[in-house]
Amino acid sequence: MSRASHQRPATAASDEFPCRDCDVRSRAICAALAPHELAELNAIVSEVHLEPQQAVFYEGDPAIYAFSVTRGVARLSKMLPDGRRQITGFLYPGDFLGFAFHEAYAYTAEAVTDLQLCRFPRPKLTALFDAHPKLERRMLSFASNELELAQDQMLLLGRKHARERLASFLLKLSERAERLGEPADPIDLPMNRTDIADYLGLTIETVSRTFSQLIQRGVIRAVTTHRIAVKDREALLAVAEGETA
Amino acid sequence: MSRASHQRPATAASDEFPCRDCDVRSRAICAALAPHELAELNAIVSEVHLEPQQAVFYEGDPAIYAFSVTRGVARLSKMLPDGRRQITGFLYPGDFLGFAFHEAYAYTAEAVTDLQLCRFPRPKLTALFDAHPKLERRMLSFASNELELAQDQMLLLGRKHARERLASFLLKLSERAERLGEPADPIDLPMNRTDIADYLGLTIETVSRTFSQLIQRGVIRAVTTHRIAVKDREALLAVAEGETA
DNA sequence: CGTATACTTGAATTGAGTCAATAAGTGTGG
DNA sequence: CCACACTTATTGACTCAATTCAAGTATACG
Repeated sequence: MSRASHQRPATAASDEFPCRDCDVRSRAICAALAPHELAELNAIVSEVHLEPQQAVFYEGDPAIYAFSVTRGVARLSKMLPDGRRQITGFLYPGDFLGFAFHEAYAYTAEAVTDLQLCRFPRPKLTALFDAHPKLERRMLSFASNELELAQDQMLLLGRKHARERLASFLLKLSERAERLGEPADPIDLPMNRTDIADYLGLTIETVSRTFSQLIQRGVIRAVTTHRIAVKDREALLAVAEGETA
Repeated sequence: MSRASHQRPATAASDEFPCRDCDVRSRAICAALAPHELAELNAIVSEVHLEPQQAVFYEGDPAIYAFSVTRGVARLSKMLPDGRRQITGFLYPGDFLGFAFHEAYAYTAEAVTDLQLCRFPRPKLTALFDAHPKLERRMLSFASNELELAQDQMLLLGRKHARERLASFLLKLSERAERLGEPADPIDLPMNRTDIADYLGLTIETVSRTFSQLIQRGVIRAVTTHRIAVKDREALLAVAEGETA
């Protein structure tokens, strides 16, 4: 179990005209607006860049900003007083973070890889919602998608065995890559074993042993530690749903 | 672990003018509308009553309706092919169910107690959102609240010990009761041990033993099996956050 | 008031965790 | 490009919290 130390949050960078040639616009909240309305979004956005392990914000910080991921991968996590950590999600380009309708963030967000974000001051974003209900609808659809992911994850954490958890995780990453227009098969794992363990409610040792087991059974093959090839997708699916002993 | 059999879903009852003297209106999505706009909601709502264990809908059913709980308690759950079940939430009066922006429900919803629901055909509800963005905003705030609960639950399922899980559960029920204007102290447990186990990712035996342990340590007292008095709230809080061995 | 169901308790088992050692990457400067 | 230091991942041996299997005991209901 990790009891990690942290980097300090980073501050903003440029704020010129990022939306124009943003290549995740179609997937992000921004897609709710017509091209000519994008200027309004542009007016309130700043771009932020973070390096691996830097924090976007910490649980409990005043929730001044909301963010949209444009490049890289982020992780959301919560901690117990003694340092036990649970990662509640990994965010990819197009994902939104900072829904919370509270004064403070309910979780910590950190960069897993080099991370590029669009940053919106929440009061201004809320004002835009008033002008463009389409934006709010898109937010709602994002939130309910995340809710569904969260429910899947609760099933995983509450009821699945280690092998089932890891298989499910690999499949979700693979599907996610495909949705982002990347190859579904050699699965890229941008996060380290500690992050995987803290996401799956396991220890790094169990994650490692379980990888070895799946490799030994011929279900997957490790291209490198951070790149996994699926040798038998059917088997991986069966393992994920607990249809194998 | 439960491998429960199920009752069939129930159908609608009356549809006269339920909103007028609804005592959860202030807490439900309906509060987004001014009194004179309530008629529009009334026009599309039907009341549904279910008995304990009856299903509101099953995972995979076409998602035709959304619901608002007006009386009683419901449970949401997901199952693995071999019958392992995870309850992802308990819903109380004022809670909304059926966000999913998909064609099918992503989970099963069942009555824990006698259950009274307001039922909305989703297309008509969506049409109302167009007319009243306030409604959609309220939905978004409901969804992000649920998301926060889900994240807490992931921390619980992934990282907490049995004793910490049960203590957290009791505290949340207590806080929830208080928010609904009921006494926070003798905590009412409308669900049975199997439901608690499937919510906390444990077995009924572990739940039972853990209750006994908390009682024996003088943290709580069992008034009946379904009613728990808190003897030492500080201790219960400490246990919930893992600050006790 | 008896019977079914729900809950509790006990004993034995086990899957995942902990502790510990090794191996494989990653990066840096000579 | 290699040698060293450091971090990350794997593997092994042992432990333990929670599960499983198995009685028992309450509780609720017709």
